[in-house]
Amino acid sequence: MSKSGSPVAVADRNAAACCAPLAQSRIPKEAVSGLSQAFKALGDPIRLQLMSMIASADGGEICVCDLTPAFEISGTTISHHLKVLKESGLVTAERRASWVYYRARPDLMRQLSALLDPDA
Amino acid sequence: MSKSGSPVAVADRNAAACCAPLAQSRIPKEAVSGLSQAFKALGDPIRLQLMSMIASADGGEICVCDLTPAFEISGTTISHHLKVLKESGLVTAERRASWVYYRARPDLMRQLSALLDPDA
DNA sequence: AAACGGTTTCGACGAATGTCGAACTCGATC
DNA sequence: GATCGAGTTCGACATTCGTCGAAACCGTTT
Repeated sequence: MSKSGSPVAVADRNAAACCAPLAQSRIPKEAVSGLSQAFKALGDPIRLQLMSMIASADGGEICVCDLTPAFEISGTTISHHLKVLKESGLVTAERRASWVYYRARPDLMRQLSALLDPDA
Repeated sequence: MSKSGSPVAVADRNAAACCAPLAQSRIPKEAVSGLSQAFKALGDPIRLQLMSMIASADGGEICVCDLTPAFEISGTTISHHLKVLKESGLVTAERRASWVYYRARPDLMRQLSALLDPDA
């Protein structure tokens, strides 16, 4: 675990602070990969709705058991989409008893928001 | 052109005003498709860099001839990516003389930014 | 400890995506 | 009006992605 590579998870790298608004200056080359990964995660209709449900959930978290029945696709596919969101750094997951709860990561959301703000 | 369907282009639909911040309430079902399309457009490293160059360009616009040499991929692929950005509503294109100039659409950028703002 | 319910992982499949070269379009210039 | 240069469209191809069912995992309950 002392290798020169990245011991931190992709999600953590993505959550790192970064970047002036798009309208002001070009994105640093090193930040492109992580940021585009986050946008890609939001670039699917199901995942965008999942993110919406998670971010607006009462108490800041929501159970997978409340997410799954809101869609007409299989539970395995929901699980797959949640994994994509998690790996992009947009959400975290915590298991409590039999259930898994997801939370939004406001830090990365704030970054993406600031990046796109044309009035900044 | 009087059919009940949508006479307006996809890009125009996407540019329509919409949606409270994610952290406040769920995205209306009708808005999901257009919004996820915009995020998907930003979800590719090349396109995110293109968007960055366009949005931060001096005078608010930039020529394709200035975009292409910044990448190591073919001109046809750049053209394809610009088309995706245009169809998502994030940019507009205008031909003047031999050259084509791209501009960012601040209205849609502002929408996406507001949607992701966790502090709104 | 056996059985159960919620969730994730695995393996597979068709559809969508990123890339390229060749051919085409549109203005400008000779 | 023939040619040239900038940019787009067209086919084609390999890769990635979204989806599913089956199997595995992990707490809980009996």
